[in-house]
Formats: sequence, C-alpha cells, structure tokens
Amino acid sequence: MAIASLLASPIQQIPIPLPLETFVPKQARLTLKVLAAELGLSTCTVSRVLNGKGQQHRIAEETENRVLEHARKRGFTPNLVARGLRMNKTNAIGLVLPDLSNPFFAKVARGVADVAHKNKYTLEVCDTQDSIDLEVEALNLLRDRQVDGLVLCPVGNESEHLHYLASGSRPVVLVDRYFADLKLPYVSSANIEAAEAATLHLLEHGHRDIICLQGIHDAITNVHRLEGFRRALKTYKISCTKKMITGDGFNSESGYRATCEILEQNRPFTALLSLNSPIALGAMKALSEAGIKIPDDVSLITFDTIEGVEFFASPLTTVDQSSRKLGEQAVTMLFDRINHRGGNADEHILLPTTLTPRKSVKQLLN
Amino acid sequence: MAIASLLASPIQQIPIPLPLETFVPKQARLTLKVLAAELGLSTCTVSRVLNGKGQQHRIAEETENRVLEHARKRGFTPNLVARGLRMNKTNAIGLVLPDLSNPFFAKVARGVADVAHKNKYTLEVCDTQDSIDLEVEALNLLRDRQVDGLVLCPVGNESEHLHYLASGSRPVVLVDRYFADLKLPYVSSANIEAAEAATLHLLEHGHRDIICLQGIHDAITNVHRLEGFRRALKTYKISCTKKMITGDGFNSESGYRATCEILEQNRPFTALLSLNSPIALGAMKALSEAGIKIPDDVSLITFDTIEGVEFFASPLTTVDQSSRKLGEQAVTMLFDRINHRGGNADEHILLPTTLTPRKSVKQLLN
DNA sequence: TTGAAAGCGTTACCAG
DNA sequence: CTGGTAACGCTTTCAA
Repeated sequence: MAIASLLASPIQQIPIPLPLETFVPKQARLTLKVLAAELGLSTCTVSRVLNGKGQQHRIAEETENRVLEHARKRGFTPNLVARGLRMNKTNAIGLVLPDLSNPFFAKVARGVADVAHKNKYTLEVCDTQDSIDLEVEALNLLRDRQVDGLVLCPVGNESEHLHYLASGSRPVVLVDRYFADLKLPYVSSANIEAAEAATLHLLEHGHRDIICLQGIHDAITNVHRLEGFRRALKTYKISCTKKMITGDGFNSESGYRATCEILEQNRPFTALLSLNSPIALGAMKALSEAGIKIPDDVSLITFDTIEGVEFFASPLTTVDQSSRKLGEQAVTMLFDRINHRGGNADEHILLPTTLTPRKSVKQLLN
Repeated sequence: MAIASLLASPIQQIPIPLPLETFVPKQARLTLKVLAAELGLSTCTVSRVLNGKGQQHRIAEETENRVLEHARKRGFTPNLVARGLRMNKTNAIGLVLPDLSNPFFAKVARGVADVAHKNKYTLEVCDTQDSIDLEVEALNLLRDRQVDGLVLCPVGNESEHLHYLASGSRPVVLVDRYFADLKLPYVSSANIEAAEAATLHLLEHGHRDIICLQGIHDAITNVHRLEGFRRALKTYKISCTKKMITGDGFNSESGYRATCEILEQNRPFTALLSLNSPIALGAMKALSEAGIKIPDDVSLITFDTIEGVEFFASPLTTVDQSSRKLGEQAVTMLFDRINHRGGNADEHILLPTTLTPRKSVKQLLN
C-alpha cells in the first residue's frame, strides 16, 4: 500500500538508509598510517621523524617540521603495544612482592617506581599475598607479558621454582630476600651486622636473657639476623640455646603468639629482639595484655621502623633498613642489565642499616 | 708473510669462520607458528584449542589432545603483547596514585591489586609523587600503553587536565579524591559525616575551641571534611571562623608548620582535628617540642589510622576509612565498565567510616 | 573438522 | 632524502 502511493508520486524521494558505519564512520584510530596518508608521506618517514631519527636518515628539515606540526595538531600518540611487539621490548618491568600494604614493601615499591619512571619504564606490580603459588603465577604472567626485566622479593623458603630465572633471557634482580644457592643478583641489607649490633646494644645494657622473635625460619634475612644474634651472644660468651629463639612468621600474629607462649612458659627474659615491625607490634600486644611494661619489665628492639614510633609510650629502639633505597638500588641494577651495562649474577649488594636508640631498652644494673 | 707461508703448503686447510648465527642457531622463539608446524596443523587450529574454543569449532577430540599435550611438553606460553595488539585489549589496568609509600594509598593499591588479580588482569602502577605534571604524564603513558581502564587517585585541586577522560574510550574510576564537576564515577569515603562525627565527639567532650588542620584546600576530601566540621559546630551554635582552620597540605610538614604557627600566635584551642595521619604526626611533633601533652593540654582526633596507634603514649582517637575496600570497590566498578556490565558516570559510592575512641580526647568539665 | 590469509600498529631492511 | 615491504605473534573471518 505504502509502496503504491509512493509510486504514484514519482517526484517524492525515498531515503535509502545508509549502512550504519556510514553514519557513524568507524572513527579510524589515529595511526601512523593515516597520519602518513594525510601528509602524503610513507609511514616509515613519519615513524622516523617521530622517533627523532630525522637527522640520522637525512630527512628534509621541511618534511620533518611538517610531520611534527601535523602530528601535534592531530594529537597523535604511538601505540606502545604495537611498538613492543615489533621491537621485542616493552619498556615495562615487573615488580613482584609479598604485600603492598606492608609499609616496608610499600617503600621498596616506591623506590622502584621512582627509578623506573626516571628511566621511562612502566611498572607492572604483582602482590603475591605471601603465597608461593601466587608468586609462581605472577612470574609466569609477567613473562608472558614480555616485561624487559623483573624485581622480585620472593616469599617463603623454597627457591626451587626460581632457579629457571637464572638462565632466562630477561634479567631478574632480587630484593630483600634471596637465596644463597640461587644464581641471581640481589640487594638486601647487612642483616648479620644489623642483628649483631642490635643484640650488642642489649648486651651492653646489661641484658643476658634475650629472646629473639623470628620470622620465616629459612628466609635468608631471618637466617642472617639469627646469625648476627648468635655472634653477639658469643662475644659475651653466652651460648645460644633453642629456647632463645621463637616465632614462625614475619607478621604480627606470629609475634603475638610467640610472646604469649614464652610468657605462659615462664621463660626468663629481660629483652626481646624482634626481626621485623609487625612481629614487634604483635609482641607489644601480648605484653600489654599481660600487664608487662616496656622498658621497665622488658626491653625491646625491633627491625624496621614504624611511623610515629617516637610517640609510643615507650618509643622503640629500632634497626632501620633503607627500604626505599633497597628498591632504588635493585631496579638500578636491573637497568644495568637490561641496557647491557654489565652486571653479573654475583653482584650482591648489602646496604647498611642504622640503629636508632630510643626508650625501649632499659639499662640493667648488675 | 703469513699468507705466503699458507700458500706454500696447499694441503693445510684454512678454517673458514662460519657466521656466528650458524654456531648459535638463533633459537627460534616458541610461537604458535612453530608449534603448529611441529604438529602439522595450522596456527589457527592450535590457537583455537589453546583458547578453549575447541568445542565451539568442533575440532576433533584427538587433534585437541595432541595439541594440548604437545604445547605442554614444549612449554608453550602465548605472547600477551601480540594478543593485546590483535584483540585491542591488553588485560591490563592502570593505577595512578600520589604516593605509594603512604600507608593509606598502599592499602588502596593492595585492594586494587587483589581484585585485579582475581579478574586475571595485570596492574600498571604509576606514582605521581603528588605532582600534577607527573599525573598528566602517567595518564598519557598508560593511554599509550593501551590499558583497558584506569583507577585514578588525582592529586591537586585542578581537574582541567582530567575532563577529557570522561569522553575517552576507556573507562576511568576515581578513588578517594574526585571533582564535583568531573563526569566520572568515583568511590570515596563519607567524609562529611565522618568529620561531623569526629567534631561532635570533641564537642560532646566539652571542647569549644577546636582547630582543624586541613590538607589541600580544594581537594574534595578536604572540602567535605571541612563541611562536616562546620556542620557539627553549627549544631552547637558555634560559628566557624577562619582562625579555626589552618594548614595547606596532606603531609606532616604542613601539620607541623600549622601547629607551630597557632602555637606562636597563641590562638586559644583545646582540641585539634587533623584531616589525615601525616598531618597528625606533624602536629604531634610540634606539640611535643612545645612541651604540650595530649590529651592533658590538647585533645586530638585524626583521620586515618596509624600502625600501632594503640601503643602511643596517648593512643589517638581516629576516624578510619576502609582504605583497602576503597581500592577493591573502585576496581570492581572499573571492571563493570570494562565488561559492559553497565555503570554510568553518575555512580558515586561513599563508604562509611568508623570513629575509634582511644585516649587522645580529654573530657572537659565546664 | 580444518586451513589460508588478512590484519592489529609499529619499525627496519634494502632500494632507489 | 624517501618509500615499499616484510616482519613481530596472535586472532578471526571466510572458505573449503
């Protein structure tokens, strides 16, 4: 019917619906190709100019200016994924660490991020939540994403799953924790000396019954800190018994539990050495619940500082690592390798630590 | 000479050095193509099987198993950069925030990281170091890297450089700080109510001379917290004068300076409301230097908690945000958009906060 | 049930 | 001084 009436009036025009893409022209993404077309040049010329290789290829200054100007006007930006594929280089590095919400690691991350940025690199971060499975997963993911290198702070005490990294094609640098049998460069703190100094500090203040609250048993940082602990004791001719070491994790729960236990068991002690700050916080909780005062009843030194420790009822004496610097150093070493500025698997850097005496260590008279 | 002697003994064989790559065959990367060749199949078949589209394309079960088995044996892993280019989807999201080493943001980051991981996404993190220039740079970088979406915690009080994000093709969700005139979804805390509750807490304890230590003036979180402050005062029929608000940054320096100033000027006050924890720490430093005790001489409430506040000489009463949840919520909203599960620019979520009374607020008798 | 071939946006080799 | 063309490793039509 409608058609009939239309046919009856041949003058009337029937609008022919255009295919949708004609209405909404599929807004071609602004690529090198369209840029080149608009300029009447080839993509490679445009590419060269935009990458500052104009001189190198003796491109006419006028052409160069035209390209630059037009690219600016059109707001062209290169697709870094395409570039990454082509160049087999993504300009991204991976950072794998156990817990971003732990201030120590957060500061390491900040250090890594800053240096990465200075080197025009992007940072792909994976939080492994203290799980070795997630760590493996993260490592695989970042490999598949073709990152140019990796800063890794491994969790746990197994290095089995890491050995292949040593022979991999992309450089890896460990930070904080590492493994002696692993052929990878690392940067960490001088933990032996740090623990030794801390323990000596206690000993010099007359403490003889010291208990060390440790973290993960086989973690190298833990092993080293224990060694420093023993060394100091030895200097004072004290033999280090099993009873003087307790705890099983770098978290506050472990610190809390361990402290509760030694309290229940009535083990004699006048001082605690805590191997990181969450442990110390846990210990303090246990002590305060038991009505035990720091430093009057028990002295305490801990690794790693805590924001605002100076305002604690008993400001803690701490052994501070340069957390930020650890990150900076690690990623600097990584870039050395990425850019083939040397660096081998035996490059091991240990940053110095600082003992900051506050008010948590009592001078015993004896 | 050497040549002459060589010519003299024609029997002697002169080893012709092979080009290096003949010695070390350029170990072809294990790609779909070589995998397919090894199997005597086409790349697309292999691709389909490996992407679990075997059923969909009715690929013979036997073929499928052969592919799977062989891929496993050869340890094939896909190049995600290539896939990203092809699919125009990188499975990466960007996270832009002012300072990773600030525990609040670190926890937000942790929240984002966890949810991103659950969704099989990688996180590209940029620390803007509280600089608007770095923020712009980060935004551009992540755009060029073709991230599928962005969680942004903007710095500063200008939103000029962010408006274009609203009309961009990739979704963006703001977290913590946002701008009223910016058409972007956000998740933040119920700051007005939080500040109101905190101020009321002080008022109920008899405080009438309260000074608010603020952060960045025009930051929305700051504006809202001030509004809550004023609301509470109004309830008590107190007019809020300029003298009751001071400070100019969300950092400890600002808190320290501001507190020193009001002390020097002898402005009367019995309580401080600090708008974040670094500010509070700065204020405490100033107070302690002046020999002023909390809560005896001055009461203090601060936004955001501090690790171990409970062990402070005067454990601080705090207004706590669910920092981790902020991150989780933001990135959840982001994924809704990335996956086209709806979500519009007007989706604004404000998470509730908690007031935790400790010992830093004195009950005044009057 | 499988394959050929195009194409994502770059860069780089080799010509001219 | 500039351009054609072939990759990079993958996915996806379309065809068989």
